[in-house]
Amino acid sequence: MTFAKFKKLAMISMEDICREIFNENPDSIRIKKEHLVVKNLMTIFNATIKLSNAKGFHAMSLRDLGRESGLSLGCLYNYFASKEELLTIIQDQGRRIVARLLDQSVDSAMHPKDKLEAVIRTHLYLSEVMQPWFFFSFMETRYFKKREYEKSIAGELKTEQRIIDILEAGRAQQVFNIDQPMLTASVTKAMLQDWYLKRWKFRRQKITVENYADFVIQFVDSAIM
Amino acid sequence: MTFAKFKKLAMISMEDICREIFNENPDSIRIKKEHLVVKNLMTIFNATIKLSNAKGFHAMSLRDLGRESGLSLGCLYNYFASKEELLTIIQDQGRRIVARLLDQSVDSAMHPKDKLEAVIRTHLYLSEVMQPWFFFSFMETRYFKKREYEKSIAGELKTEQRIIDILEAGRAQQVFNIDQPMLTASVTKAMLQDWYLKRWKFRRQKITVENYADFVIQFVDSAIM
DNA sequence: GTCTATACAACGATAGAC
DNA sequence: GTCTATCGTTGTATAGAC
Repeated sequence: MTFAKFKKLAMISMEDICREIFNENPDSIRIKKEHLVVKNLMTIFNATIKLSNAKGFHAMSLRDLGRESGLSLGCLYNYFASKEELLTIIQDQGRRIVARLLDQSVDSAMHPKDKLEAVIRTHLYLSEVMQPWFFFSFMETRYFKKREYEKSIAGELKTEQRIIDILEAGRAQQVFNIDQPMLTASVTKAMLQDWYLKRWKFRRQKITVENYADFVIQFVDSAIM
Repeated sequence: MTFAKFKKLAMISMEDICREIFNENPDSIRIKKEHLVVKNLMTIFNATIKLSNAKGFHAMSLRDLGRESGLSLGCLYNYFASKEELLTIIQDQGRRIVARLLDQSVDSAMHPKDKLEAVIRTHLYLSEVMQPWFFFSFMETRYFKKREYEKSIAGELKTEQRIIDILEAGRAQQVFNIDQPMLTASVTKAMLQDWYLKRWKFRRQKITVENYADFVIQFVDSAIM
């Protein structure tokens, strides 16, 4: 799939999931009109991630958030019960869309080499479309309270396990030549992470997400074939 | 070099650099007895990094730091002029020791393949000995004010340039087969970073720093030879 | 050198007017 | 539904006792 096509798919998923959140949290969200909630929630999420990525979630005050989102401090509290909970729903939304799109992509390929390419390419495209969320998630996870922390780590390990499974299947079919599938998956994931962690570097060097995807796929292939 | 031997070397450098900091900052450090300053500075640095890595530098209050280091809030201000400055001297100390030990190691190898192995192994050993500092530096850099931010980025690019130079020299001597030295260096660095960013994962899998170094060296070699 | 006490600003959260 | 006003708490930093 090209990146352009992927982008449209992801955007639709985001609004959908915002609507799901509204329906699942009738206790915290005190506003009743759906169109208003979806619109303001999207604004609040984007503003939160923007400010958090600039100064950190903890350092972002709700007064800052009010200014950035155009809502008053008091009004914000109609959309979430506490600053802590705001974080939880942002994390839930992001994890849900990542899992959904990654599953779709990997399942559509059959052979290990294609599956490996699919997981690498899709993860990179995902982290390009949702770079602010990926960055936010990576940087803030360590501050999460136990429950939220564990969900975040579990999501990460699940992604890694997906790669391990593909590598082991490929080894069993004698497509890949690998001694240590876990470490191989680990360094592959490190390369994927670098795309959203060091975006300034790749921008500066004018590397597109498609360039980078091609390179990583070729690099991993030459190491394990 | 084995990790055990490397560790001793690094420890000596740390105290040395603490002494250098004392001599270079007579304005901020109001205490005059060297042995006291070196002792308390080391305590303050370690406590700062420990607390910051747990809750973030910004969220760490100086009351917390006083409790952790065993000094009163007022007393801390005899060792640095502001919280901001505390961060600066910690960064300076870390960067200095990294640059010193990395230079030593890379310069002692002659052939590109040995140099590549040296930079990978030394960086991993360094980030094992100084894991808290590396983690701190990676996580906090984005909050630094302009001057400090630029120094941090420059240090990072310098490390990456070291790898690029080795790869290009190896390509010129037809030892390595590489299309894109910059991207190759970039993903190599991503693998090095993962060692100090995801330590919990490697601990859980009982991977030692020597295991990981051997693996990364072999993985990169198979991709570029 | 190290302590306690305190000044002043900014935080998350809530109540009640509009 | 959104606003302003305000509560109690906690932050950095300093002054002056010991």
